[in-house]
Amino acid sequence: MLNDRDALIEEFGLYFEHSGLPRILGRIYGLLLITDEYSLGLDDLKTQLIISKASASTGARQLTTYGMISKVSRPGDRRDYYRAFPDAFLETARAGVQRLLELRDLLRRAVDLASQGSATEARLRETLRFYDEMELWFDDFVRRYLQSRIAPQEAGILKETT
Amino acid sequence: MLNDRDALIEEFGLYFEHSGLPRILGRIYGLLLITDEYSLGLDDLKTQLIISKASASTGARQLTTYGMISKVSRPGDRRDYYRAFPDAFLETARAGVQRLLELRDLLRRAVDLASQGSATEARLRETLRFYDEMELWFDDFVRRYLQSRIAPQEAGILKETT
DNA sequence: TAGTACGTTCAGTATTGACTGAACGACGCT
DNA sequence: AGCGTCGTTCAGTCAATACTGAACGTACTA
Repeated sequence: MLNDRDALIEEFGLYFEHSGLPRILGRIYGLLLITDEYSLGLDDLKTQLIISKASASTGARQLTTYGMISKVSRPGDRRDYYRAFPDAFLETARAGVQRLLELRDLLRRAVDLASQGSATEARLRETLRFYDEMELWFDDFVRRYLQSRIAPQEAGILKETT
Repeated sequence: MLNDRDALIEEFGLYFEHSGLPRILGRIYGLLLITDEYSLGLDDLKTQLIISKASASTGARQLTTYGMISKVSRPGDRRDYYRAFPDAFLETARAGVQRLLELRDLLRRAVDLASQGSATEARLRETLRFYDEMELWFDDFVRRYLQSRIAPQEAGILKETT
């Protein structure tokens, strides 16, 4: 049987897989997230996750390009270390919204194709409005969240005055 | 070369694929979205998208469970028809947020595993707060959006008074 | 200049899963 | 009851890709 730690790492893997990403990326991300170490090297990933060094290398690089982890270095050590990016969740949410907005571009083209004045056109336009509003609200949310993190004690005030 | 309509449908397929879903689901959804017909039957999907009837059947059902399209019926006709669900975009966004909240559950377990008072624990707790705030924000957004759609003329007033 | 310790790349494999064709079951009509 | 028209199911195939092992390039050290 797996201990709680390893079981949780596996579930991160499954979660990623369910999101259409390689399972191994979820395991790497999960490990980096829950480790007490400040950062881990490729060999740490290799041994703790029982994966090949090649997978550790490519996986870490991939997660880095996704903005979910970041490469860090240590003085007097030429090895690469990786660390769960503190704002990874924010980046993840941002990426999710961004993908929805790509869908909006497709909808724009759909509107152009729709017959003028048709019910379809009206429906698509309403959908476009939804995305536009969502974009505004999300930007607003991120802005407020970052403010509340920088100055938590003023968060309540900001919420009421803006 | 493909005409604009078919090209757009293919791009819906690619978009879905990029989101980790079967390409064929994107094509079905795209077609239902841009068609001028009120709804389309399985045979319409089959012939217009050049796919098997089995794929049309399973694909339509899958999209239905995702809440992106809905099955409709016509009087005097025992065939099934499908229609792009008007609130599909809302459902899509909701599903996306929901998946992020599943991730929050994993984070909760990670917090339990983290050493008390460690930097890791503090970081994870901050991440949890982000998700909590996002949940509130999204609920609020959906509520306001639905209000503005029901009574568009009052939207501006509502935004200022609430 | 060897030798060592890295990370990366790439061909090969093994697995997953999307999609199909064919058989099946359900339903309504005559 | 018999027949035609539906939608669904399921085994099988095919393509995509995650993952690995081994070879490679690079940089530091003695």
